[in-house]
Amino acid sequence: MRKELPKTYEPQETEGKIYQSWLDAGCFKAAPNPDKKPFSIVMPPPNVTGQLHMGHAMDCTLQDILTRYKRMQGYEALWMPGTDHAGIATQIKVEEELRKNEGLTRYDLGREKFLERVWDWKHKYGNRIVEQQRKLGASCDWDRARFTMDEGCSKAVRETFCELYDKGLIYKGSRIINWCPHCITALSDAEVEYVDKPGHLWHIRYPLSDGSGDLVVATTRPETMMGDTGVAVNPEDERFRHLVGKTCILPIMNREIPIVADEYVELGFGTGAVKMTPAHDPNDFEVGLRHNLETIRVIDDNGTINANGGPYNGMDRYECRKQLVKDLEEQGYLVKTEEYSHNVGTCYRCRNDVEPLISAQWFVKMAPLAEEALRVVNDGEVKFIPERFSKTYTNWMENVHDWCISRQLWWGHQIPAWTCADCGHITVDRADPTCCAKCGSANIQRDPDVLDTWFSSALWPFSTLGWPDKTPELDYFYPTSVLVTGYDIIFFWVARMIFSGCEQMKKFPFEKVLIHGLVRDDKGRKMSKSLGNGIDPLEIAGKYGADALRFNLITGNSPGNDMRFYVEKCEAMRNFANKIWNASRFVLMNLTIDEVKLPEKLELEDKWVLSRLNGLIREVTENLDAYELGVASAKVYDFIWDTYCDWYIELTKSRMQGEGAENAQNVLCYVLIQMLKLLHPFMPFITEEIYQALPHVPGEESEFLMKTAWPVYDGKFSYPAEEAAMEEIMDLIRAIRTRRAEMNVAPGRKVQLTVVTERRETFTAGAPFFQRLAGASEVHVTDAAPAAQGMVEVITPAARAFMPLAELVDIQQELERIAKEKAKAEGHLKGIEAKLNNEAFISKAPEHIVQNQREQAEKLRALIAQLEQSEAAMRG
RNA sequence: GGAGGCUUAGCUCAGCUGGUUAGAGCGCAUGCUUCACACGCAUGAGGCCACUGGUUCGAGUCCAGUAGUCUCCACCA
Repeated sequence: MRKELPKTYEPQETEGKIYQSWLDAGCFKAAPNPDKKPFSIVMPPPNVTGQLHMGHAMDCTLQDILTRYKRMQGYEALWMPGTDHAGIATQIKVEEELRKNEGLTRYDLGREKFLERVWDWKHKYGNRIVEQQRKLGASCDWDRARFTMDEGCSKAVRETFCELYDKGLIYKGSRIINWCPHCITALSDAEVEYVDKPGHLWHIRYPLSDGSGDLVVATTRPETMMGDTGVAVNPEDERFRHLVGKTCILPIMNREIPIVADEYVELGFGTGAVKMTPAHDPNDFEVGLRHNLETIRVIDDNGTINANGGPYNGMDRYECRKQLVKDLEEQGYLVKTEEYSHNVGTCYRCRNDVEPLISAQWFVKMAPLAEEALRVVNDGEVKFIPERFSKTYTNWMENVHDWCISRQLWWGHQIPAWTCADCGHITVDRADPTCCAKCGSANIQRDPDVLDTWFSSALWPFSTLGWPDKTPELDYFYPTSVLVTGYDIIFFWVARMIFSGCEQMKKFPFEKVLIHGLVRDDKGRKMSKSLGNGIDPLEIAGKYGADALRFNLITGNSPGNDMRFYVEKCEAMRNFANKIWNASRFVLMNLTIDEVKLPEKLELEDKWVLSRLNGLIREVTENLDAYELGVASAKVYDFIWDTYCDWYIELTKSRMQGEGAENAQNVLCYVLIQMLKLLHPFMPFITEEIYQALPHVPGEESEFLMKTAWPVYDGKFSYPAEEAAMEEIMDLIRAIRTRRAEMNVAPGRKVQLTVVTERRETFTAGAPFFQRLAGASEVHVTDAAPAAQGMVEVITPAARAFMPLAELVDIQQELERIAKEKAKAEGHLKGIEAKLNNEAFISKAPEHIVQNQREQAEKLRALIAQLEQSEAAMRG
């Protein structure tokens, strides 16, 4: 079982092998288990078109850490994986391929054939990202992997649609929606990104019908004016009051349109008169409803002007804008042109300008759903971490508009609604109908549109567990424990899962929402394809190891904050992995034991390290429970490198030969195993690899580290006195090292050491440490100071140490140094004494703080006393 | 217009419910082939914790304001 470890850790050699062994042993599987408490996470399903990027890697790592941690704590831990069909993204991808390879469009193939192609594509490439997640160590129950368009999810979508429709929460209506003329589909509000773009504000003269003058309107989108069916002014506006009720002539089109008064027009902005285009502007649409204005659509689905556009029929919308402005100018209608920067809505997929237009679409009525979705967050049933994101959520949910769910695509869940050609009734059903539910006519046609991709993602926490069927999984794992995702998809997904869960399951979908930030490049820019500044996580994992990548993405970050990605930091984390590797190598090289058992007789340094470990266990567990993963990992890092490697291993070296060797081995192994456990969620591969090479603790024998029990704080390992004693020894070692370095004593030069102290027992026990770690040859511990002549002296609160280095001693310099140290200590002491003499501090501060200050003062006084003795001795 | 973040060592960032002599990584300086590791060891330099005021026995931490910076939401033609 034990093996020789190479000198440098090679992640490439071990990660794949270890992962496969976990898979083979079924370590990731989870199933309802009445003897255990459930813990569940559903993975945000990545797009099947997706390539793993740093954001995924971080998201994945966070979830894996939580899952592995809980699994080790004895929970039945399910991490549910899956992928998303990603309507627009996937369809566009396949269409592009089709065009490039065969010169065909989807219409050439027809719906059915085209969908076959998409499925082919999905089967071929859709699992790529899953493979990539595995490389990072994701401990998902892959056998349960789901796809948003698989049979079960489709059933859930159909059920939800029908239920909501029956309740009147889904309706079809003609509204102003966001339309992408490039993707040729409707979009939801969340799918529109507003970008500040430079533009113009054109002032156009609309003559009054009675010839008594004209009105000047200002617009940024003149190409919609053929659809104008009115001009609005503010009812309070004195300048126009007399015109309300009259009509004016729409230039170019020579159509007579009414002048109406409406509060919507803001006083003091623009010209005070606004052209009304109800078919192409949401506000105008509302005004139109109030004043019975006609709705004339002039822009077609593909962004060209339609027959209602008169002379511009067939022109592209921006072509038309140019021509129209020219025409207006020539005909004397253009009053002026201003430079004007404004926010333009763009499609979040293709970045083209979105065209607001009136269209018949399906909507989810949000107001009734938002109510419960707000309540569960406001009442704290669903908690955001960090808490501030609940405000982002509630702000959005309070102002949410109805959700446009129909998309003019083919790839997706087709809407289960059939319209009767004879009576116009819409039949919505769980099973495909053959005739109209109202008039019985067989002349019915299915709505060609599909649902927004997020409609199916919204059901993910319960559709993946088997809903709408009543399954044991659903019963056991729902609601899930925590959802992990970036702040950028709170609206798209988190919000919609919450109201969907509340509505369909009558129970929120998760208790906690752990929000993380974006991974940016080293200059703080968003990683993006167009900038070409993306860093491939797999490349990094290949070079430095998945463990190093994971550790980099977690350590020293706080939830919700963006981070910058530095390759150098990966290197540092790789070095850390190597450090553990070599520490383990050291332990293994000296090993003569077959199983690990803590000895009866513990040495001072053993108690010190066990006590420190015990504290670490408590802290790390607390941090993980509070989702402070970055703090937790940093503490494990410090303990392993500093406490264990730099100190404990060095301390044990003096007894690695001879009598105490076996005891030392046992403690070394014991602490190492505990550390590996604590580190395992963060660095699963290397910890597993090392664990399998080590002897184990009897009774806790497990083939896999990932299946061992998470360490628990244990009071019997609390040794405060030994911790303090050991710290005193370490203090003196550090002080001697510093003096030697200052005085340029060659590292190889061993020097006699006399330690003068009241704690003779402690420092006698520490003698071998001074020899090994402080360059001491012989060590004498005494309570009587030797003659100071010819001695270099080192002073700590607990001891004075003398080294015969006569040639390096300059009395004058020594006196100065002592005076300086004394002044510093006195200054510090003065501050503490001021506190301790403050009545208010003594009476109001908690006891342990006061006690702590007293101890510090004591320590400083001791130090000052030592310094004074030394000074006196030196003066003769 | 509304909401929220950030400002701590040369750089990038931690610092939980107020109590440390304010930390880490990288970088920098000096010295070390010490029998686990140079992907290493030891030692060191480097901080009015943006500014102003308040609460408190006590503020990097809480509150208010100021400045700089970033983000999200809404959106006026």
